[in-house]
Amino acid sequence: MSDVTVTIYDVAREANVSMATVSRVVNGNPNVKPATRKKVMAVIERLEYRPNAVARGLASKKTTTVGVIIPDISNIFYAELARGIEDIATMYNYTIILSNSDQREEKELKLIENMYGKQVDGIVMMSDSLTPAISTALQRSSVPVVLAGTVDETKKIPSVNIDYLQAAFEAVQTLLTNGHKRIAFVSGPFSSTINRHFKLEGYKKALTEAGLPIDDELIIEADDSYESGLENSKQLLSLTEPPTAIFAGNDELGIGLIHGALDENFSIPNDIEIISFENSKLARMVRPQLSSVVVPLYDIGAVSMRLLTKFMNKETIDETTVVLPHRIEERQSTK
Amino acid sequence: MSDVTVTIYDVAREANVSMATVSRVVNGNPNVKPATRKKVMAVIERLEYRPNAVARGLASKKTTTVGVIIPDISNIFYAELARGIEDIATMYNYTIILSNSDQREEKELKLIENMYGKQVDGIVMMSDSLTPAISTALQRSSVPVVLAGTVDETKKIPSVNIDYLQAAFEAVQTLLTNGHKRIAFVSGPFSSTINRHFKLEGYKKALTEAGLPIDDELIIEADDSYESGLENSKQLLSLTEPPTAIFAGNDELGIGLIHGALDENFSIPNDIEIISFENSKLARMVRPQLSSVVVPLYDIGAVSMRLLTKFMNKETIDETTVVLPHRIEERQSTK
DNA sequence: TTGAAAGCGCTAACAT
DNA sequence: ATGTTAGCGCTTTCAA
Repeated sequence: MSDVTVTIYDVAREANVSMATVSRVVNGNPNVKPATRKKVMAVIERLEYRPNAVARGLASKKTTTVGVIIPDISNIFYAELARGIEDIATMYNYTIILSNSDQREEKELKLIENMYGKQVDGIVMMSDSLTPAISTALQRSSVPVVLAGTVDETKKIPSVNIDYLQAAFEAVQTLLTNGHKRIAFVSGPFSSTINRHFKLEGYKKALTEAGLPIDDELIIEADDSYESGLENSKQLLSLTEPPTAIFAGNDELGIGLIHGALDENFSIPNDIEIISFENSKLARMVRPQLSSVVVPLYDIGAVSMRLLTKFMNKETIDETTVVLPHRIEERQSTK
Repeated sequence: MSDVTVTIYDVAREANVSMATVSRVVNGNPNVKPATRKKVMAVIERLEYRPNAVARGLASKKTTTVGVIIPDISNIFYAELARGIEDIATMYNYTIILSNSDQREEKELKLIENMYGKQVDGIVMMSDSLTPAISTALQRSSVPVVLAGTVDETKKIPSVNIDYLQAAFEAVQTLLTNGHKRIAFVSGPFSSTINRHFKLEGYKKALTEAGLPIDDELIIEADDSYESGLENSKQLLSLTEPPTAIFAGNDELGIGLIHGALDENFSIPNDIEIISFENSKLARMVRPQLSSVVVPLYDIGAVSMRLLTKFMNKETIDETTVVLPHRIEERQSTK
């Protein structure tokens, strides 16, 4: 357990060069004679010298670290985003600081402050809804910020998303095309911007364009859980005039809805058609398999991080509000 | 976008005290006259001074940052562990650096090196199998390391786990108790220490103690996926002498097994009983619901991090190889 | 209770 | 191509 720290100075001394030269070698600066480089490398090897990133960060004012704020890493939706973020970060030699916010403004604020304190070079933020305070904090940031799968309605902060409204519209249209007149929307919390302002609006738009009325009885604000889908399924189907199709806000809800309908002896997709929004691997892990709007979670994360690297490199950026394509994957819960 | 960095020196000047005093105030050192503290605090507030953690890290040789190496954050099993780790880290004011290893030794080694470079105060490592090289690298570490849900058979590295062998033994015993004579084991990859040395051995032990033969035909090395469960289910059930019960290495496999059996018109649990190992929320999201060994993932993560904080504080530690309790949750896939 | 000053290990002008 | 030298912003003796 060798606990003596070998510094750049030790290497310089042993190699009979200056610290600057060692620094150049370590950082791949071309202005070093090959022979010198070789000599220095040998000493680095021998002494097992490893650069101290903290010292480097202090001197260079770059930490090659980015902060990632995520509502909940144990949520499959965000975990998938995080994976995309991390992969690209690694590719560009950035390290990630990851913190869960539990979607609490106070905690988000604290995390942002903390990350500034740690001198991150940039931040990727995920949140169901950006409060004014958070939005302000982010805009004041001295380092670039990118929102991943998170909407800033003012469009002042760079972000990567899909067109949720259009995607929801298409999902409901799919149901409409199959002849349904009573289509329910079981949503995650409306405290989420995407749920309230996009999925719900897309749903309404599709119905309206089809000349159908908006029936509040068919719009349900649930939480994001399987159990919630289960309960709401049973409740919806016990209505005097039950829906014949349901648009689910996410996969867990969708699966709950399926099982709930099955429990009540409805047949899917014959009696009830269901389409969800997410397309995590869960969609395939249920019988009948769940039709779903494909949200490219990994890609949203990856593209966000890529965009952030561009900002950190001060590259010129054409579009700061990126909209990725989506599609609908029809499986067995729709005809 | 105020980009002027306020330093401890600025605060000192404005407050007419020395940097040392400001440092004391910031770090809650009691040796400061209340009046002075108040004065300094006011200036900190006014200038919006935020300590630079990088400079602090360089000076104090502590970064209050811990490295977390995880095979894959988008895997629900590890995501749950990570959540436990992160929560406790936050509680003790540590920040987390998170990296995915994809279970590749070369990448694991690189990540370990990189984390040392970033001067982490400790490391939480997760891995399906600790290669000798990794084990060596970890034991040489100048900072404490704790393994979370990861077995070091030499017991030289502190770790937090459950008794996987005993848990597997009990799972198979449950099946045995229900009268089964032909019980299959569909496992995740045997490259994983836990699968090969504990779940498999527990399975064998239970059969052997019951006076039953070990039939290689009934031991299947699958991968960890749902699809794999699906395929292997069909294959097992088409055997001349098919099993009447299956022990699944994890929930995804278990669900695949259930659906595969259902597809072949077997009834569960009447024709086939299935019990899995993990008990993620997936176990409840399938019909029939999956009976499973409860692995306290969140707790394993949380306890690992707690243990690490003790090491980092140089507290005396009674037990470095922690074994958490497990239990079996019987649902509808067993009688 | 407070201050002065020496680093922590490295980068980045600036010289040579 | 290489060396010299000032910091980066903070903590931490050591004195007072």
